[in-house]
Amino acid sequence: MNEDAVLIRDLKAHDGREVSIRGWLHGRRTSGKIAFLLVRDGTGTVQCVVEAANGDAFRVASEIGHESSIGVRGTVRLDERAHGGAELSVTGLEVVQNVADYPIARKEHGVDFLMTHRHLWLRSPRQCAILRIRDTLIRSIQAFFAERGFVRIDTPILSPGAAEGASTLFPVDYFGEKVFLAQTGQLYLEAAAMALGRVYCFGPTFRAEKSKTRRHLTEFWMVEPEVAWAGLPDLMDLAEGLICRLVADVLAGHRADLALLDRDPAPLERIVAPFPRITYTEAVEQLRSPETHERLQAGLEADRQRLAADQARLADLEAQLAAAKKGWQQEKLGREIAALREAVRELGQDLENRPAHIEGARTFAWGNDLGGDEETILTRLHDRPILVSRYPRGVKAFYMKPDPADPRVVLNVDVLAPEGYGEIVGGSQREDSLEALQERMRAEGMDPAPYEWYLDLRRHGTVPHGGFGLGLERTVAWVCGLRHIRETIPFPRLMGRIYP
RNA sequence: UCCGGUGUAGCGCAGUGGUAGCGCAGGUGACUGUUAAUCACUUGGUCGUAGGUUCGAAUCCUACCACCGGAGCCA
Repeated sequence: MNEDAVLIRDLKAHDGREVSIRGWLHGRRTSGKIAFLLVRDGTGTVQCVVEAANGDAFRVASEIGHESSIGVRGTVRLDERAHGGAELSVTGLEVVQNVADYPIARKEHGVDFLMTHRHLWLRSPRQCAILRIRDTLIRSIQAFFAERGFVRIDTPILSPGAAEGASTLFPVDYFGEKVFLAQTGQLYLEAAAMALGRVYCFGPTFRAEKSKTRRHLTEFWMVEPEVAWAGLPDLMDLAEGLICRLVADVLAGHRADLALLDRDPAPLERIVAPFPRITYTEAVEQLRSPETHERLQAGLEADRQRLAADQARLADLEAQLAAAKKGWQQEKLGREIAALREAVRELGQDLENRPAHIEGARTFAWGNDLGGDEETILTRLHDRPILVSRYPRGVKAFYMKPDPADPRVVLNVDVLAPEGYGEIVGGSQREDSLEALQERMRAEGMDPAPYEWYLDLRRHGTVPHGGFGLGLERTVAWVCGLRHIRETIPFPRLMGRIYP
């Protein structure tokens, strides 16, 4: 194939010239005397027109299947009728490999099938859009911290013990010793923060929790800044600034990708500082307040009506299906019906549970951790991420610093994303007093021996400091408006799924 | 771990006790501007597995397996 191949996204600059492209066959339509090949190369998709007069190429064009790897030579022609604005009038066609049995069609597939074919599913436009946005988020994170003088620290993945309870970690045999895959870089990061001031780590992290939900992976990426001389308000500002930056960068560079994902950008455009900041205690008051109760009841009533409307629409679609003649119309309707059925079932289930949630909120007791239901209720009251701070000590980790103004709570902050995406950030100011930390570890029944190095940080120039972790995949899911986290990472690791 | 749901052609689904079906994909043919092209014909099945009930089971019962969703936990 020609060395001077042009990328499809650059084709418009070559109007009227003969060029070569390389790529994969993404779609094909043939007529008696003309064939249309849709070719993608990772930078774009272009329609290539092959006329019957072009004997060899036309014959080849009529034979190759989806995802065949091909080289195409042709003349670029700007054309209103073409999708990307440019077309290629084919003069030569070279088949690197003809594929007859590509398993993924340009249509709906089931989750299990797609997950088993994840290595091929990645080629679909939707998955490519998600991966591009993920890449932008990663770059944006690195730029944000670099601009603020943070030094990136790579913390170890093999870890001698657990930071917060060994039951949720993956054990690994390390020359006969039992060690674990890291679930956070935080403790090591604290050491680095005492060396460099502002640091962050960004890498994979592992949780062996047996969670089978749309929000959980067993292997996911987390960015964790850790800042010396920082108090809780500094951390909240940092998290808020980071999230605004991430959303702004995606909006600036990925309008087309968001459109391809059917992601309404309007909710993202509202993501500007300042975010609402409430304490846990205020959150509990909000949950229990009569105003919230009324709002939730009104929401329940509205959703009940929505359910009735959906059910009516479902019946209407089923009538249309019975009347539909064309096969693909039937299929399209069938798919719409299936989606609507699932939505109706989900909403129905939700509505069944809702009165219990509402009652749970009204009677929520101070001291309990906020669960998914409570988070959902709180985020529904706002259209921006909310920062919830100062949780009860009992539900948080040993290294979090108690609030001097109210020792029942710690100086932590969780950021809850809107639109039901839940917790994307968790962090805290750390306990910087040696005695207080030792006392807390005693109270939790922890053996201090493996943590001596960590305690050393409080013996040799301790300072107020803190940090947080932001989950990359949950952020991708929120920004892209995805229902499930499994599409946010190239090869998701889920409980009970490790292939491919 | 607990609760709920689903397993029928390569894929998406219908079929609730009486001959295994539809659409898409694949194949053959027609068609010079298609955008999920259209039209005609056509290949393709151990109905998740094992047992049971029945004259007869995709359909009913039991167990198991796989997958999905939710809870707990969390990012």
